[in-house]
Amino acid sequence: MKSVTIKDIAKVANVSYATVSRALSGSTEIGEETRERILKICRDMGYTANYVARSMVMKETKLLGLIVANIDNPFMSEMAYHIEMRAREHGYNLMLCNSAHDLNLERNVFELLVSRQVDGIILVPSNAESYTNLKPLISKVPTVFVSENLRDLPESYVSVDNFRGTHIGTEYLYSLGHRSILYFGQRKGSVTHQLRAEGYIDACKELGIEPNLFSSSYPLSSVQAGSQMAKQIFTSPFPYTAIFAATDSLALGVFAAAEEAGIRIPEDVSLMGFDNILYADLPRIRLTTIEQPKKTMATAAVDILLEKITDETSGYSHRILTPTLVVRSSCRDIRQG
Amino acid sequence: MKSVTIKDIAKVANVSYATVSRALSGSTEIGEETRERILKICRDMGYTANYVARSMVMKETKLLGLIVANIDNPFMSEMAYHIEMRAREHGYNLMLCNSAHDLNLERNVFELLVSRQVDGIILVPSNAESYTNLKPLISKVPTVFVSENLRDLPESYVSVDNFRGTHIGTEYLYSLGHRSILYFGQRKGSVTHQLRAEGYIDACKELGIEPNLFSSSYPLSSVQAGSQMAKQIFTSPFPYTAIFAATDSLALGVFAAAEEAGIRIPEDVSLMGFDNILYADLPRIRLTTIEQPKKTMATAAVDILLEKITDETSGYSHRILTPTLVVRSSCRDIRQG
DNA sequence: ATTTGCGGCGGAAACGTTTACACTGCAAAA
DNA sequence: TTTTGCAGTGTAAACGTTTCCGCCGCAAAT
Repeated sequence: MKSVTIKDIAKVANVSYATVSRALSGSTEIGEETRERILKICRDMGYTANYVARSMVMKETKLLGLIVANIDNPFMSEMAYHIEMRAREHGYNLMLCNSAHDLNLERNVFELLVSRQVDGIILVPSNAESYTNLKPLISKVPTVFVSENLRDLPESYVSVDNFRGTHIGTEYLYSLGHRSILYFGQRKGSVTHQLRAEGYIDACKELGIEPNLFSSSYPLSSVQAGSQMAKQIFTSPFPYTAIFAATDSLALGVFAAAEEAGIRIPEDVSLMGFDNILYADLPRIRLTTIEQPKKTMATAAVDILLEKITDETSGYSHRILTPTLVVRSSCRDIRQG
Repeated sequence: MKSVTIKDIAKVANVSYATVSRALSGSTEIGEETRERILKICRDMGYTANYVARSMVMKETKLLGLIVANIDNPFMSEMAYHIEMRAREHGYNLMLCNSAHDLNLERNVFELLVSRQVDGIILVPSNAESYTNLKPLISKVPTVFVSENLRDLPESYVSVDNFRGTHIGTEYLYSLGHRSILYFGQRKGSVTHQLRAEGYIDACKELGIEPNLFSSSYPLSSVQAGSQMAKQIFTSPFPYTAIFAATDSLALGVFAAAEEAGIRIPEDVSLMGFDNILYADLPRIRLTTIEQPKKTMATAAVDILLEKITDETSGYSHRILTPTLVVRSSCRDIRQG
């Protein structure tokens, strides 16, 4: 398992190991013939560079940390895919950590990552408290938050214009003839959810219809939470023609409850989601929803992070992307004629 | 950004930095009072250990590489979740790489990971050629393959008993009264798919019914592939009462095609999948399928890998896990009475 | 009183790189 | 001819650890 090092190469090539290093790094101050000769020897001996040693002296690891609640969440995994691809384009690798929605674990893995000397960290917050939870740590390493709006906190983040998203969504529902739209939200604390709720309310006001918020006792925006809320609605005849779920996961829960209650979507109620996770486009689901531009968010996140890493003076950036409506078939046009 | 090192601590504590190292590593050959004193100073000065430096001297990084085709695939991301959690339990972190179904990229990231000095690599093969593609490299670092059966190749892998899985599945279909079961498979090359097809055929023989294989021209086992196959079937009246899809993704494609063709599942045809990906349990999908025990596979993979790492003489292991039937509602009982 | 043993600690090497600095020769400029 | 310059190469320090080895002093054994 003993691997061949620069010194071994140097010995064989009869040069100092500084010269070998220069040959490998593409330095100009080396003779063309010696470079060729050394590179050939490297190939012949099966030399592979040791990144750890390089990191040691360069004081950079070309490693980025990615902390997500759980990678098997479709939103997280889609983000992770694009983040990893983008990072690697720039010569960085990714260390993946799940925080499992546990604030202590989140802190632990964050500390672990700084011990690992990662050059920067991308964090998809476990929940609303993540920022305060990590505040003492984020000074130790460049960090960018993804998807959670930190409002005007002095930290970099990229998120979607949540207010605008629900605004667009309820406008669309309105355009389809819906006048009584129920909103399934999330318990307070998350400014993302706060903003989504506000966008919905604002749109209702503008359109002259009555906003109607509903929220669950579940801490997370899960299928179960959506199901729970929907069940309460579905027990008795209800005066709503549409439900706007604050996330696709909640919408999935509505689907489930509707299935049980024998309520048809979109024939009996229209349903709109938010996020456009992979699940939303599945056959039989075909959820009309508001898309978070995940690929753009991902690349923006690594670009911002890389800038913070290379330029100490770069301060912080807030990047808020525009959501778009993606129409599928969970919303019905109920206008007369 | 200059962080405090062991030497800084040593200076303050008036000891050699060897002593500081001993205090931190829990060595016994150090006085209890000095240890306490040093640890206190570390806390006060905000010392964080440098894993890179440690890796350098210890000749181990406590890093595992994970190569998947694409992490946003639900099967991959579920595996990744459990792999990361298990690895971290044992003090290892994970470097994540997507190979994007590209053999060249797969080789590149593999080489990258050995450059990074990872202690081992877990590989969820991009496709059937992965093994031969990486053969020259896998001698450089302990590697275990996941989910792809390598038959009796001298490399460690963990997979599911694919033959048994389809066997169980067709038996179940038979028990529901189905006598004409169509199998949607995958183009050749993958021994996993080979074994699944064989299990189906064998079960048919045993049960005295006619096996009927169908496969698509798509290289990957995708929703599109399933859709394509199903469309061909659905154009004309067909004599099958059930379709057994070799993967849940293919089954999803069948759902899509059925939707378009106005064919109801399970009323008109029963549908069975394989893998039990997260999608399968979604409302409106509720796919009856064969479960790959993903968490068990994940933990087994890292356990085997860790053994290979710590014990050079451990050889290789083949771990084949038992699949189980998970009944949901895509298969109908068509027996009389 | 002398030896032996050992707990506690310091010194220094080692891990595999990169790079600042010094040095050598040789060609061009004086 | 002497100086200057520069391309090409070697030397050595540095990055932050761990650990082997040795030293010191004190207690127990002889």
